Amino acid sequence: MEASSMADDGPIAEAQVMPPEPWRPAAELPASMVSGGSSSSTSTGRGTGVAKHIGSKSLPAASTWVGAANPQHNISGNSDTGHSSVNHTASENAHDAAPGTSAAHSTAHLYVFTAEKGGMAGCDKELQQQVIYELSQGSKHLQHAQKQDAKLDQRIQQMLTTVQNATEAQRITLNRQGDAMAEAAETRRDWSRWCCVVDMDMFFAAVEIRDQPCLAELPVAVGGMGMISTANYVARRYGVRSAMPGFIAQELCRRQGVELKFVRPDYRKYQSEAQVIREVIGSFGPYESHTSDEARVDITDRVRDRAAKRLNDDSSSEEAIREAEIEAAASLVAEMRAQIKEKTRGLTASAGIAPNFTLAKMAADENKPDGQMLVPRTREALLEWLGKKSLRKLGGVGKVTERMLQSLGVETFSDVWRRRADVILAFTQLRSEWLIERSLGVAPNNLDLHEDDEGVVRRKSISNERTFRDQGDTEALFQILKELSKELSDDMAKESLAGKTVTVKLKRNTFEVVTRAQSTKRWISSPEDIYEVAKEILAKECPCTLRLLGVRVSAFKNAIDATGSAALDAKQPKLAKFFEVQKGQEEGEKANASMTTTRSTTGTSRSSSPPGMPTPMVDCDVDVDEACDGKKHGGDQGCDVSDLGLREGSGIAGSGDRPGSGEPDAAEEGQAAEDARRMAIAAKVSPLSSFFKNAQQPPPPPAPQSGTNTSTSAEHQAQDHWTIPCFVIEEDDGEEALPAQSTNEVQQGVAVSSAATGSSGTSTPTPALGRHSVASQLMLAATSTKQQRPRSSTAGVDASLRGQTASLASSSAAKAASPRRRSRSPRRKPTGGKPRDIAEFWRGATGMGSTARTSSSSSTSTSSTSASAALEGGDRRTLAWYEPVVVDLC
DNA sequence: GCGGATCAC
DNA sequence: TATGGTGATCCGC
Ligand SMILES: Nc1ccn([C@H]2C[C@H](O)[C@@H](COP(=O)(O)OP(=O)(O)OP(=O)(O)O)O2)c(=O)n1
Ligand SMILES: [Mg+2]
Repeated sequence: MEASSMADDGPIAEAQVMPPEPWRPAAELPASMVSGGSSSSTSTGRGTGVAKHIGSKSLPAASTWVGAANPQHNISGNSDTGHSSVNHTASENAHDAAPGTSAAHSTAHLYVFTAEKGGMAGCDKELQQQVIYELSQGSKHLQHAQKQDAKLDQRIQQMLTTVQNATEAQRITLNRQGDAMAEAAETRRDWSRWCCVVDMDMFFAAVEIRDQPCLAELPVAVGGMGMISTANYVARRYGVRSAMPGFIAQELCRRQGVELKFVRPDYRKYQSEAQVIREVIGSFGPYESHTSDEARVDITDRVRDRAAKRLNDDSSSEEAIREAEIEAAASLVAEMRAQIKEKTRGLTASAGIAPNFTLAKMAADENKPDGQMLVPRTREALLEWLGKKSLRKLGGVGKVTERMLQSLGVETFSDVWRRRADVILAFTQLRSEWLIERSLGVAPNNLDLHEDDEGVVRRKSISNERTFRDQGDTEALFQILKELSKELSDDMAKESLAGKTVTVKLKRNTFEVVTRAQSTKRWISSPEDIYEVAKEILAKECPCTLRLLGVRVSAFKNAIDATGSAALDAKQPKLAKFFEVQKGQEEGEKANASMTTTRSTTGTSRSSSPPGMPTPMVDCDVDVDEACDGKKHGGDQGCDVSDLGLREGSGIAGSGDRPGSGEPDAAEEGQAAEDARRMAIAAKVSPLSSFFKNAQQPPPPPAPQSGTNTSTSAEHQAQDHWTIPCFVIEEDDGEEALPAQSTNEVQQGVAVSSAATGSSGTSTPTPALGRHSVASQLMLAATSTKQQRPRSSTAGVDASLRGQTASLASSSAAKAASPRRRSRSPRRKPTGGKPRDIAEFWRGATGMGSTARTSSSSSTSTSSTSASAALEGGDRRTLAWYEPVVVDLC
């Protein structure tokens, strides 16, 4: 709570540092940042920025009234909803949820479904809280949720402490760093593409209702008493949400005088509908579909064609062209949705059109039931629209991240830049950069279309887990484990998978989740081999009473390289064999890819998802039947690394300089020199480079991370320059620690990461919050500057909390490439069991579109490192210092 | 490489 | 009575 107060009027004199000013009217910004066209140099288009919603069911009209003057280019299918736009008191959550109902209020926030992206507008929150409270009272689940929540609170408190300890001088530097990040993001802004995200409305429920029309007007939930997958809009009015336990939803409805109808899910049905939908979408351009109810399509070509025909004039002004393209895009998408509805016999879809997929996804949710929206095509209008939105709407920002940001006083997109210093202090560098970039509306605009590489494994893991009634009998548990292993092996066989790592997941009756992994030297795939390893793992945990068991296999043979290159084994069997032998001699494994790795790629983009988040994998083609769908969207990404540049120079004086444009030359050169120097230092310092398996990936260093604790001596008065030390972490005994990471840990000072790696395709994850944020690094650096060089800093706390989830996807490219393979493997089998169906369902979707388009951006390289400094954690390592970098503050 | 955490659908 | 399943990334060891 106090954090916010402190954040409120930041101690920092924002006036002093005012570089980019991302949220300032376009007119005051360099043209390069404003204009749209990729090639154009342009003017600040004025009326073109209007958001275009196409609303309404009247399809024909849509393309018609897309008049330039008419801001209504968007379609809104839902008539009643007062909609967000009107009153932005959006931040209605947290705050207004006054503790009206005493105790009840203290439990609702523990659940995901109460903090959904969609929000609970229009619902009786009090009642919902009351019901949740009453029905959860005394349950093991609630106890666990509260425990987790306490941990989160502690984590946030610690974060706030760190933020509060920052000095003004440090904040000035941090703001500058944030400005640099924003500048880098502007560099990647690209208006050349027309990205579209199509998302079916209440998908599962829509399919069920279509097949059972009598349910249309009733509150319907797909799922069971235990868990609900989704609900129709009628039920949502009563507060029913995805991931909500069925019995709670039922009670919720009952108390409001209605009866909730439950429908069991039929995954195969949804799967086949998804195929129909993909076919329609595929006719509008290359696409990628990670989940059965959502797809990303690049309609650029179609948009340009249509716009050109309408203009029918070679010399149209840029503004006229843009306007024509806007109309073309809106009408095309309206047609696409109409076709989907027709082919699926009534299922409606919502869509978003934007210069990148992240924004398109948000736009798709904007006019949700049966509507669409086109986000403004000028920077100014775009930011005006985006700035007011809650960050929770950004894919990758979930319940936890939202809370952390909230505690910093950051709730909307525009808040990010305003409080960039706090953001950088609280999150890791990767995450901070991601956040800042997204807050400006910049994100990847390319699809990850892949050829249907035969024999190359794209997925990183495959698993099978099941929840059951509390079971404390060891024999029974082993029996379950055996079944899971067998089923998993069968699933693996379908894709010819073999892996080296087996992970057992277990959830105790207290809901506490634990995972234990063990790697083998050989690739394994048989039920016996998997079970043998799993059994050994579970044995160490017994006796115990569990409610869930799961088995996962990863570190696959023929896994695709992080950079996208196919695995050696698959492409060059003989050579692979040779290495296999060599390898065998030295050590067990060195598995491949699995780790992290940043995938650099081309361009601009980075991932659309936040670091740490899911990235879809594009997988395969439809035909093979396999393909999984995963979840999240993705983008691509590459995490990239940061560049370290200390580019402070220009900015400081601040004056009129602004962002983006800056003089590239000088800056760039200096940067290059800087990088080179750092590289040299890094090389010298970290001899060992392979501790972790992927230690030595040539290109970009992996992600940065840990650090030392910041003992920070809070004080430190302003000064005219900063001396930022470069260091390498060492173990207590003087030995170099974690070689692989050492490289990354070589510190730099104010780093701005630059570019990035973008990758081609899929999405990327979001970094989690960091405990070891850039801030800490900076603080550490600052502290040491004072000469004290903490020889060893201990740190503090512990706990870490982070994680993520994701999924797979499918795209369109392959289809064209490899026509027929479909027949070769029969689409899924008839099985009908229950739980297993889900696995089949998720693994099965996918589709790709047509030709692959390589994204156009150029990629930057990046080198960098970032630093470290742990805020917490009992890190007992110490630092070795190298020549410091001096930054003039002016 | 391991384990916990977060997110998405 | 009763709170899912699959997959991925990040971070810090
Ligand atoms: N926690 C979740 C979330 C979703 N789903 C399933 C059911 C949904 O129908 C489908 C698509 O998810 P969406 O988030 O797109 O939700 P809906 O399509 O149901 O509704 P909306 O109209 O908001 O898109 O995925 C699920 O099983 N479990
Ligand atoms: Mg949907």
